Formats: sequence, structure tokens, C-alpha cells
Amino acid sequence: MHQLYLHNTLSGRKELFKPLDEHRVTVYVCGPTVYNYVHIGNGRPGVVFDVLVRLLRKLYPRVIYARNITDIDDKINAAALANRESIQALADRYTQAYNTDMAYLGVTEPDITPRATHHITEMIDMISQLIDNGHAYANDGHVMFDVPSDPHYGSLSGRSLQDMIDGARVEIAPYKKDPKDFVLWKPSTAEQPGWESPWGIGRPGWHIECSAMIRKHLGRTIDIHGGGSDLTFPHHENEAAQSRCANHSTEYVRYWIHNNMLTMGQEKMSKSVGNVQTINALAKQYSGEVLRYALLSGQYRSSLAWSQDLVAQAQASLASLYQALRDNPATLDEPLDFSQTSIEAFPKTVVSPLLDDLNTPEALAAMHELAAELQKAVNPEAVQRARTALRAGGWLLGLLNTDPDAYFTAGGSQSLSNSEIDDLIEARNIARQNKDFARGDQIRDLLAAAGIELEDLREGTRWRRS
RNA sequence: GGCUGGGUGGCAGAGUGGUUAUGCAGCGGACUGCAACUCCGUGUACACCGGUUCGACUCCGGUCUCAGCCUCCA
Repeated sequence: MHQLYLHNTLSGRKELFKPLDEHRVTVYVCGPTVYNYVHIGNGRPGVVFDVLVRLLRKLYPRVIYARNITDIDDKINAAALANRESIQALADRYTQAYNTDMAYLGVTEPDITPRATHHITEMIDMISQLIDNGHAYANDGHVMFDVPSDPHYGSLSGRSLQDMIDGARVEIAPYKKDPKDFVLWKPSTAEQPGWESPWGIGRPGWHIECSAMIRKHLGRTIDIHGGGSDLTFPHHENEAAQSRCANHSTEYVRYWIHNNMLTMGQEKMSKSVGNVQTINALAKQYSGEVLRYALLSGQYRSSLAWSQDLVAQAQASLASLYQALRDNPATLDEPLDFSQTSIEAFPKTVVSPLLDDLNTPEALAAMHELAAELQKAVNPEAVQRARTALRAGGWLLGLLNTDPDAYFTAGGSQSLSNSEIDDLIEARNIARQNKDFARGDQIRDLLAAAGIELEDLREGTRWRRS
């Protein structure tokens, strides 16, 4: 039996994962607010939870994975205003861009991608229930969640109400009964997007969308809720409080999983700091798998130092895995899609670290061991066995999805074409046969200058773009 | 100030009470006309100070230090 252990923010420790219903495992991850291109830091939860879901699907017959799109937000309003375009057009454009970026990183599409604007009714219903339950109050067009009414408030982020009073920077507003109360609904002006509600034309607060969409699509208690560690407080704390109170349930999320941040130098990569690298921009220089490898090179709960060096190392590391596949071609037809393959058929050395709180660095280390085995395989059976193991492990991590030859020769449209390269290689080999090594080296230098590296093998000359 | 989590070799990054993960980079060798690819070999580590222990990088205490959250944020 394969047992999955996950670090649960709720308990602060690693726990054995046991879903509420083995036949219906529910996962929700906080997606982006769509007002701009997302940065590579936003890509981390996308990739991490993609690996988790791939693994869960091997362990359980049915997994329902939802990742939301936040398309109501004051930053969206501001960006649309600045661009002089409609809020919806802007949100749609960046939703599209986000989907493109995630696909580039090899992230499998979630089963459900709920959008906040499509769930206003559900949010209003939930807010009404909170008012009826005595956990929320309407005041001056606002509806506020009554934090002191929730006895469990603070249980997720591990802070007491007293902790929060110390040095609190919460906004004190006249419509709040308690400074910690947070907004469920707020009034909109004519320029702001607004919806009819029992409290006037307005729009929802930040946290309520997740609560309402989870209840609608996944249920009152879900197994896993993921997101960045910077969402733990206040977002997830508030979300959990309102869901517990609205659902009359003590258990909202069984396992809270939070990924740590990417850093630039010593500091967190963050839009507000401005030290971000968008996936869109990185995609012009690096393949999606390289970026994905770089993201997986650190365990998700550790911060990861993002740098050009890191990506370069990821590129070289990934190339060595592909090189093993390229050096040892398949001896028979092999599958590339392992989505239907049973967990037993995957290499244990890759699966075991993943079952232990998604230890992707150790899983990648195992991948390199498998690549070394492949390089040293002495007969066709051993080659095929090692290849299959490497491919399967790669599938679980979302890597090695490309044909190795294509991986090394793709791209570089602005330099030499493949046929030009082939012609030059042929000319060089003729020169070499005639012992005209000066001419041969001249051609090799010419190709090197164009970013083409040659590898003379027994079977012939092979090339790759550097 | 409160709450979290860290400090590992040139870089990234796992892990373990006693056999120097892994990758990238470096160095030596084999292969090669020379290279590249590949293979073989190889060096540099566990912030600091105490304690527990036959033995600690790993456990405990303290010090210094870094980051995250407490405001939007993946």
C-alpha cells in the first residue's frame, strides 16, 4: 500500500493523508487574480499541485481538482481603467495568458476552473446565511464577518486574537464592530463593477469567493486546499472562518498545503516589490520543462532562490536526462502517456520521495540515477527497462514529454535551418574523410558560432542547439 | 513586538545519531584526428557556543543571523 504523507499547516506537521471519501478526493488550489501576466513565483503552486494531483490520481480512483480564477478585484478595476478597456476584456485576456503559461509549464488542466464573477449568487447566499447565523452584520452598505463570533478563529495560522492585537495594522473603519472584522460585501460606485444584493449594489470581498465556490463544486468539507504560504493569513484564515460558520461544520479543509515563496536574491519575488520575472518573458528564453525542472529542484515548503544560475543549472540537468534517452534509443514502441498506468509500474525510487511530502529534489536525484542506469545498460532489454522507468518517472513529475532528438534540435529559427546544418555537417564529414581537418574544424567553428554543437558518434554526427 | 520556517561544499539542494544524496560547475583520466557526447576517478560541507552520547552536521539549550506572515500577494 502506498501511503502519502503531507505537511498540514493546520497541525504544523507531516501527516498521513486519508481522504474523507476514497472514491471522491477533493482538491482546491488558489489561482491567480487576473490583472497582469503572472510571474514564475505564481507558477510554483501550479506545478507543485499538478505533481500532487498526478500522484493522487494514481492512488485514488477519482480526484476532483478545482483551481479558481479571481476576476473581481480592485487591482483589476484599476488596471482596466488605466488601459481604458472593460474589466471583463482585461480579465479574459489575462485568464487566457495564465492558461497559456500553465500549459507551457506542463500543468494539467484542473477539472474545474471556477470564476468569481460566475458565482455572485452563491456568495450572496452564503453571506446571507452568515448574517442569519449571527456571524456577520450589515452596516452602511457593507457586510462584515464578525471575527470574535468564531471560537476557532486563528486555528489555521496559529495566532491568537491577542497576538493579532499586538502591533496590529488592521484598518479601523466606522462600519466595523471589531478591527479584525473583514469584509464580505462592499458597496460599489457607478464606475466600479457591482451586482444587486440585499445590501445594495456592491461587490464581494476577497475571501468569500473561495468559500462559495468550494461549497458549490466540492462540498462542505474538502480534503486538500493548497496555495502560497503568503495566503495562510489572512486569506485562508478568513476563508476557513466564514466557511465553518456558514456550513455549520467544524471541518472545512482536512489538509491545508502551502508552498513557500521564490526569492530573488534574499527577498521574496513579489509584484509589489517589483522583482518579478513573468513566465511569459522567461518563455522566450527557456523551455517550459526547464522552468518546471527549476521549480521542482526545491522541496515545495522551502523557499527557492530563483536566479539565472538556477535556470541554467536546471537546463543542463534536464539535458543530461534527455541525453540518456537520446543516446539509448527505444528498441520497441514505448508509451509516453502514463496517465492510465498503475502506481506499481512507476519507479519506486521516484514515487517514494514524492509520497513523503512531495520531495521533488530527491525524486529528481532518482531520475538521474535512472538516467545513469540507462547509459550503462548493456542489452536491449535493460535499455528498454531503464527507458520506461525514466519516462514513467518523468511523466509523474511532468518532465521528459518531448522526443529527445526534437528536444535538442528544436527552436533557433533565427539561426541556421536544419537542412543548412545538415549540409554543413556533410561538407565537414567529407573534409574529415579527406583528412582536411582544418576545413572540418572551420565548419565546426562556424556552426558553434551559430549555437550548434556537434557530437561525432560511431553512428555518425549528431548536433544540438546550445 | 507576535507567529512560522531556515542557516549544508563554487552554485542549487536533499538527507541521516556512526557508511562524505543528487545535479550543475571545476580538476584528472579513458574515448576522439582534435573536440563534443558518454564513461571512470576526484577535491571542497553541514552558522557559532555549550550540553546529552562511546560517537552529532543530525538530539537538547543558548547566541548570532536570514526569510515569510501580521497590508495586496502564489
